[in-house]
Amino acid sequence: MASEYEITDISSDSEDLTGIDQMPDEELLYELADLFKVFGDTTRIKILYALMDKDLRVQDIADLIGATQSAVSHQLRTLKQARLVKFQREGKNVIYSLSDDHVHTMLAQGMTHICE
Amino acid sequence: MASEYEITDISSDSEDLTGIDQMPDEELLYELADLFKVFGDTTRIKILYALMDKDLRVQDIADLIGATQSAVSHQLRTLKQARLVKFQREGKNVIYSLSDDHVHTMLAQGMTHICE
DNA sequence: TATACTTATGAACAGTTGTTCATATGTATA
DNA sequence: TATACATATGAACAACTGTTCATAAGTATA
Repeated sequence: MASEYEITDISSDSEDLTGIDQMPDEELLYELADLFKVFGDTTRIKILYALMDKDLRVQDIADLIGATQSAVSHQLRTLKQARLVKFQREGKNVIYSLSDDHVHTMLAQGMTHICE
Repeated sequence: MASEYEITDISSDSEDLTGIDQMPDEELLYELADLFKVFGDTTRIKILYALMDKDLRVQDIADLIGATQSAVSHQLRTLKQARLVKFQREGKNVIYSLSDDHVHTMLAQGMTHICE
């Protein structure tokens, strides 16, 4: 935590800026941004919220959130790739569900920030 | 939590889908998506990580993450609007810092998901 | 005030993203 | 096998996003 700032010598151009070793791998940061990107779309957020209540078929999700089957299917693909949802075939239907409790936690954390 | 799926009558098209009352306000979901969108860019993620270590001037951030002053300034604007960073003028410089511990928590949660 | 330094901003452009439409794939049943 | 139902996918298009470039705005000092 560094909430107050010291006047000292920050404007010196010979500042060493050694905080750089705190920075995670470039690769990891890309993955992190990509994960957040997945949460950064209303349709996908709605899908995740719908699945928090119960597992659902694709068409049911579409009906619930008011989107086309195609749009939902495309977005489920993205959510699958990010390992946020999993699925299971049941006859003609494909049932989607949340991957794990991480999704709940992420969404809750985001909500907290917004609502505080 | 609903990790197993019952065969019963999910395929019935008269399913009531009452889970809909679980869904937060449309408006709130937009805000949530917008928040995640802010985390969904590598440059902004790098800026946040840089600021986790210590408060920094704009140009220092730019040097640390290898971006232009302009790009950083533009992105800081976005971060400000999302209330993820705050700033303080010190003479010619503007010192940026993280708004609160929420940022740490969000990033940590994301990292956990990726690395698990 | 003139100059140098630091940050912010607008316009333009390229790259990305999400939706729609059409259609393919997969499954169950008559 | 033919039909109907459910889901997935590719192409095209519009909208959005992040960077760059040029420059404006703010501040300190000679």
